[in-house]
Formats: sequence, structure tokens, C-alpha cells
Amino acid sequence: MKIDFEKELNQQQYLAATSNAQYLRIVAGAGTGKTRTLTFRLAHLILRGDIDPRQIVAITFTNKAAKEMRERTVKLISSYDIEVPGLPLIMTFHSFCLLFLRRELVNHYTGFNQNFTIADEDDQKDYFKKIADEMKYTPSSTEFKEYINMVHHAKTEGKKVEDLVLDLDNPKNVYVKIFQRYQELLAEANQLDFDDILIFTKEILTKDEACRNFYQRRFKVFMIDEFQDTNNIQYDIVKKFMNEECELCVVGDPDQTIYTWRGANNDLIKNKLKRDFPSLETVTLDINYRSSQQILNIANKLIANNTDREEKNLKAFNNRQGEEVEVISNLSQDEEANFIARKIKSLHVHDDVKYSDIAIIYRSNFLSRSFEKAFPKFSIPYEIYGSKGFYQREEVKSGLAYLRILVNDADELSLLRVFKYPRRNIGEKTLDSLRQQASLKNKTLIKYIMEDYGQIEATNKVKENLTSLALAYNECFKIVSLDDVEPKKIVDSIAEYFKKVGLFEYFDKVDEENLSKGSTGDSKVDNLKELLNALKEYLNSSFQDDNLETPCSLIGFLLNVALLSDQDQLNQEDHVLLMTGHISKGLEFPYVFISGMVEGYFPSSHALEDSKHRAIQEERRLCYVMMTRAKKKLFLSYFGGRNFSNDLNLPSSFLKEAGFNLKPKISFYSTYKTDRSIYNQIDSLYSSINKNLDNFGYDPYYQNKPVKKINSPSRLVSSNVSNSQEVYNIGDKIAHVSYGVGEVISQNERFIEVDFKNEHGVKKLAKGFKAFKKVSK
DNA sequence: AATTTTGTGATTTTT
DNA sequence: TCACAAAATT
Repeated sequence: MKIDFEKELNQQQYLAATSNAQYLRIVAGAGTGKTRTLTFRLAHLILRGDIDPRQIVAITFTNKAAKEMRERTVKLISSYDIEVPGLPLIMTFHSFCLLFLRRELVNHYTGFNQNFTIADEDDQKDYFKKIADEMKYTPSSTEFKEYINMVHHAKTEGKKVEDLVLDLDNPKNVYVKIFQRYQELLAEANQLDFDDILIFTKEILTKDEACRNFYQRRFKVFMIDEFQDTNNIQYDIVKKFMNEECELCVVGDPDQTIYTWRGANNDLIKNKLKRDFPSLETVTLDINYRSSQQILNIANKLIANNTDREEKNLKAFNNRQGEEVEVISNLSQDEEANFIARKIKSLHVHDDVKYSDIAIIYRSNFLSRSFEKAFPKFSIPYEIYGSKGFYQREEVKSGLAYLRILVNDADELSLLRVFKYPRRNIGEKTLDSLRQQASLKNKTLIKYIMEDYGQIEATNKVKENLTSLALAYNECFKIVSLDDVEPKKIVDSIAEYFKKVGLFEYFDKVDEENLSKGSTGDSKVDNLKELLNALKEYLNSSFQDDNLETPCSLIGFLLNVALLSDQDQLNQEDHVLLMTGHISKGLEFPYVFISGMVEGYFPSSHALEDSKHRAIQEERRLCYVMMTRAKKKLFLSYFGGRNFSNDLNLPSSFLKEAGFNLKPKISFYSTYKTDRSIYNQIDSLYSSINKNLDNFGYDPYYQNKPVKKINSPSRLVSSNVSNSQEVYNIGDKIAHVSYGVGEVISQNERFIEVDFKNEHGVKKLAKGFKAFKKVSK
């Protein structure tokens, strides 16, 4: 049976799906049937018959999206009984590059071997911590954090250490040294980080012409979804993969770029693409099938405030007007949560709305807290979507560490984790000695322990521990490193390994303790078993034979897992979903509450500080994304009260921009007190307590519990008292809890800069922060 | 080595 | 405020 593209799609979608332009740009607004169009375009390309489907690469933003597109393509093709020799590669940039690197990395770089693994975020943190120690920085200091940021920044821009000048006269340049050391540590551990996956791919393709030619012939068509959130290296990589015969089709919406902080550059879709491919054709999709016109009007109105954008107005399919957008105002954050909970309960009970048809979307994670408190009171089932991934849990990470040392014997961080779960009494000193012994034998630490466990010099207890570890490891290693073992055998042997090293036993104990404490979290042992299950499934899945895929193996599993986030698909349970705006991208719900529409929360105070107005535009795009998630009814909610630095909460400027004129909510019965004398009272109380501490040894305000030391007035001073009333002038003296006394040298609306004239130097402090106060002029 | 106390500082997060 | 990490304590 043939697919009737014209019947299945609207005019715009039809054009986009069936265009034979070599270079095609589809500008697809929210809810305009982008995925549907893409799936049909894939089918169209497959049916066109001039290319093998396996020569098509479709790039998605997340693994979840890749999975969905794969499923929909298969479904479409099979529902029409179309026979195909294979399927397109549908994956993220990172997965695609990894596929490439597994074939090419060792040919181009010495220092890595075939068993390289990926350094995840925790690994990265550990490496930076190690560098801080080596270079005598405090890892948590703002200075060092700034350096780490600079390294990250350089990497997202695609820079390598060689590209940067190490100018040691410039103190800010220290980061280059940190960068260099970081790359050394990664190489020592035979690891790549996420950025390296892209950077190395680009470099190999740039330098090796033969290699480039090979892959240019291998792939004929590239499709990129969410192109508005693609960054420059990713774009460069695709261009390197293409010769003049290849086709490129990108899909995106410049108004939905929300990842510029990760390098996304929406100028690519807006201008660069046209410059690079002058014959580029563009199709615009602007008929929205998701939301009612009332919702779209609000969203359109808001996004129109962004300068530097092409005008585009989403129109609702069939001009469906729908219900009015409702603004909710409350006196405080907690009241907001209670109000919305009541509203949801009423929707559920009176209007028969399923909980799972309702979502609460907010700018920042911490805004979920008040709902977590409120929902149980109203017995509303809920889930926070996408916060903690399965593979981030401690027990799963530990299990993975045991697997990683099987594959990559240079991965010392994983070995350290193995030493900790369960505890094996190996501290710094023992570790140093072991490292020395290993280097004498010219072996990695893991190899040394596993092969020469009989000759290790250490205390008997440690020797015993390591021997049993090594025996279990070796038994498993023997099986895992064989070619052509059945998946079941591998998984069984790993289960045995987990058991023998005491991993199950250890987490069983943790489970028991948690249970006795009344926690209802899931069982860690079950999660470990789930990990083995995932491995089994992966090993069983047979890959298409497209001569690029390496066979499924433990290594493949580990690489895959590193690229996976929360793969939990939305389960079918009937509960309200809470999530951030970023995570809501691509989802839709009949009822959407946007909570925390408060200036400083959304747009965030960080964005408001950006004088170039770039950040605020991105926040606006984010808000646009959030609003356009709603199908039937959209609620916008703000609250009054005060934030943690005691400023008044005012309605978000986005509400006004979207056409609502609102008054701030201010309670007369605010907990805030302006009476400075209370502050002074508590202050003097505090000092008298401190003075008398030696005499009494008890704090009368803590029910006669013995008190060790009181040195932080910020903890004693109750929250409703603050120094935010203080007016500062240049030259004022400030006393700070941890920095001592300093002098105000400059100020703006929100911050003062204080020179403490000691090792702390100049600090930027938020006005109204309780850890300091004015002493005198 | 585990628990308590103190310090800190406060987006978004995929890969 | 509140959560988390680091430091201090037993």
C-alpha cells in the first residue's frame, strides 16, 4: 500500500515532508506537527528509492526523542507494509559521534585504547577536585569555580588546550593550566568527557581527508531536529560529514531556543544556514494543532517582545478559541501551592479531569517544594518529572563502577568507588602504597590488584579484602572478555560477581535501615537487579548490520548508559506532573499551571542582571515554550511575600508583556518586621550568650542542651529580621560573619562590593544578607 | 568512620 | 529559608 502524503498531512506539512530540495529548512512553531512531518519525511526519503535507508542520519536532541522517532517511523512504514532493507540511524549528536569514535579514535590518537569510557559529571567533578588539591586551591572557592567554568566554556566552544595561549602573567589564565591538567587526567583514565566526543570527532574529520571522504560517501542524508538548540561544533561536524551530493534538512523554531547557556546558537537556523547553502529552501509550519487560540494569543503577545526575531504568529487549527487564560494570585508561595492544589482537586472531582492531564511547570527546581508540601494534604498524586535519573542513583552508580573496572583498567575513580561500596578499609595511605607497588610493576592499579593480588604488601585485613575482590573480578573478567558469549552467561556471571564482592549484601543492609526508618523509597537491591536487567536487554537487542555498529557488548552498554539520562518513560499512572520549563520542551498537557510568575524567579534574577538583555530574551523564549505546552487551559500564577533576601515579590514582567495588568500581592500580616530594635536585641542577646557561654556551658534558648560554640549570628537571628533596610554609602564599614570588617567600595541596586583588606580581599555581597551588617560610617 | 555542627550560597541540564 | 558540603567532634 502506498502512503497518501497529501491526505495525511496539511498543505505546509506536505510540502515539508515531500520536498526534494537538497537543502531544506523547516521552521516549525510549537505544536505544528513537527514530529509527524519529520516521520513522514523519513518515510518519503525511504520510498523515494534512490538511497538506502541506512544512508540516512536523523539527529535528535535527546535519546528519548530518538526512541520516539524510531518507533513512529517503524510504525508508519510497517502499517503500510512497506519492505525496507534497513532503517535510518536515528540518534543524538553524541551517540552518532560515539559510533564514529569507536571506529576511529584509536587510529588517530595514541594514549587512548579501544576500551575508552565516558567521564560523567561526577567523574569530572572528581578530576577538578584533584586538580584543586594539586594546585593548592580550595575546590569550593568562587575563584576556582570560576576557572572550572572557563574550562567548560572553552570546551563547549570546541576549543582544545592547544588553541589557547598559556600566558602566566595574566592571573586569569590559570584556567588554561587547569584545562591542560584535566585533559591529562582524562587521558590517563582512558576517558572522554561529553564535550570531547564532539571535539575529537570534529578534529579527526578536519585533519584526515581520507577518513572524511569515506564517511561522506557512507551517508547521503542528514536530518537535524531541534536545530534551534544546535551549537556550532555540532553544526560543523555535520558539514564535515557532507559532500556536495549530500542532503540536509533541519527542523526548528528560533523562538524556542532555550539552551544558549550550553552553546546553542539560533543564528544558525536564522541566518548562517542560508549563507552556507544559498539554494536553501524554507517551509514554515504555523498551524497549531495543540493549543486553543486564547492560549496562543497570550504566547504570541509575550514572544513579540523579543527583538531580533522574525515575526511569526501561531494560529489555532480551525480557529478554536477555547477557554480564557487565567491568572492566579496568592499572598505567599505556600498559599499558591494550596490554592492550586484545591483547584486541581476540584478539576479532578467536579470536571472529571484526570490528574495525568495536568502539569505544573516552573522556572527553577526549588519551586516544586511548596507543592510537595501541599499535595499530600489534598491527597493529590504527583511526580516530579526528570529530576533524578536511574543511572545517577548511588547503588546503580556503584554497580556501574564494578562494570567499568572490568572494561577499562585505567579507570581509577571507579576503583575508588568499588573500595567504598562496601567499605574495604582502604584509605589514602594504603592507596598511595598500592599505587607505588603498581607503578613498580608498570601496571595500572586495577591490573596490579587483580593480577598480582597474591603479592600485595598491605595489612592482612586489606590483603584479604583485595584477594576476595580480585578472585570474583577475575572469574567474571574471564567470561566477559570472551567473544561470542551468550548474553545470559554474561549477566549471570556479573550477578555472581556482584554477590561475591558483597554489593548486594551491602545495599540490602542499607535497604533494611531505610525501611526501619520508615522511608518509602524504592529498594536499592531491586535497582541493582534492574541494572542487570537493562544490561541483559541491551545485550539481547540485535543491531542492524550496517557495517558501522559494533556488536553489543559490555563496553557498548557502558558507553550507552553514560549518554542516557532519565530514560524512565512517562509511566501510565494517573498523577500530576511537576517539571521545569526546560524539561517540558516537546511535551503537552490539557491543563498547565505555570507557577512562580514572580519577578526575580521568572525571569530569574540572573537574567535581570544581564545588561545586554540577551538573557532576558532567552527567559522569554522559555516562557513561550512553557505556555505553548497547554492544550485546553493555561493558568499563570504569581505570589507575593518576600524572597530569601527579603525583597518584595512582585508579579513577573512577563505577565504584563502578555497583556495582564496586575497588582502586587502584599499582606499586611507579612512576617516581615521593620523594627530594627528587634535585630539589635537579638544581636546583643547573641553576644551575651557567647560571652557567658564559658560560665554556663548551656544555651537557655535551646532547652538546656549543652552547646559547643556559637559563632554564626545568622543562625540565631530569626528569619523575619534583616538588615535589608540598611542604606550603604561608599566608605561605610561592614562587619561580616566570616570575612571580618571591611569597607564598602562600590554598590548597585542589589549588591555592595566590600574590600576586607585581608586574605578575603574584595567581595560582592547581596544587600540584605544576614551574615553581615553595617558597623559605622 | 559516623555523626553533628558550621559554612555557603541560591538557574536552567542534555549529552 | 533550606539544602548541601565541608569541617569538627566523638
